[in-house]
Amino acid sequence: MPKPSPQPCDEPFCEVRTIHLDRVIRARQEAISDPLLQRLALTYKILGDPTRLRIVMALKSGEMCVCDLAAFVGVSESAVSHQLRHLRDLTLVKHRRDGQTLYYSLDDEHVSDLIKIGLEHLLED
Amino acid sequence: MPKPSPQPCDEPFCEVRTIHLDRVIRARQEAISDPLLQRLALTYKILGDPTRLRIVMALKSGEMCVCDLAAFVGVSESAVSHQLRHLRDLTLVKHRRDGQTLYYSLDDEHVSDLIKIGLEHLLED
DNA sequence: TCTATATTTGAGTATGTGTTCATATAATCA
DNA sequence: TGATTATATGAACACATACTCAAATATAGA
Repeated sequence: MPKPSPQPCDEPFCEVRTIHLDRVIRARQEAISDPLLQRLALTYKILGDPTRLRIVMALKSGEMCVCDLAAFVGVSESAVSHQLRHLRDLTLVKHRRDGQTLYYSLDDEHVSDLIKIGLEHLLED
Repeated sequence: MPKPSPQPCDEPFCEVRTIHLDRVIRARQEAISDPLLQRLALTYKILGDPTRLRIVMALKSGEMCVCDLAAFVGVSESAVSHQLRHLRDLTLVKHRRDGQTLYYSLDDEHVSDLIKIGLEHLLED
């Protein structure tokens, strides 16, 4: 009998021992959908890279173009561009074009809030 | 002349082109310290794994032991234990012992807040 | 159209990471 | 003490990922 695959199980016992079945059931009832959880995890993962987080922190003080971000973060413009694509995919940043230059900025205030709460957590220990 | 290493630079021009030096300087002034940024990124990275995020979501509904979490998440108890160590290292969860059983719970309300804001960001698009 | 500038993209590579499996530790009970 | 239960830990492996480099778009100006 193989171990359960790494997915949230919906069988009552899931073929593993369970001390407090009631707690497992309650957690299961309050759980969000799997696609939503996947997307939420992806959001944190994208913010979890120092280079990308520096980019986001920089954009908190206003819009910037790619070469400005590269100068601020200290990596190549190519590397910044690669990371901006991830941030765009998760709609954490948006951009506007002015001539040849693309100006990036934070997509909405939730992103700033996310940073704020994260910092509060770190500073209150 | 080699490219700058992937660190935030504090030279005025950083050996890369810069269109808006004023913006780079302003972002630099408002930047948090590097160790703090590293730790903040680590916090998001830890929440950025689906297994760990499921564990955190489960603990929002109350404390649980390792085997309960394994049953809920759908992975081995060893895998849960490995991930709990990461969550402990970042003081995102705490635990109390009752006999042979360890009961894990969220460390403080900031963790829940972080999840709440993240979900809001996803649901308002 | 030709050149220059700003940014993006794809391949390649080196490093990081989540799981499994086996083993170790810690606590309880006979 | 010895056996059992609950959890932790270390090594190994398969997979993911962030950077570099080279090449491709896209826009502006001559």
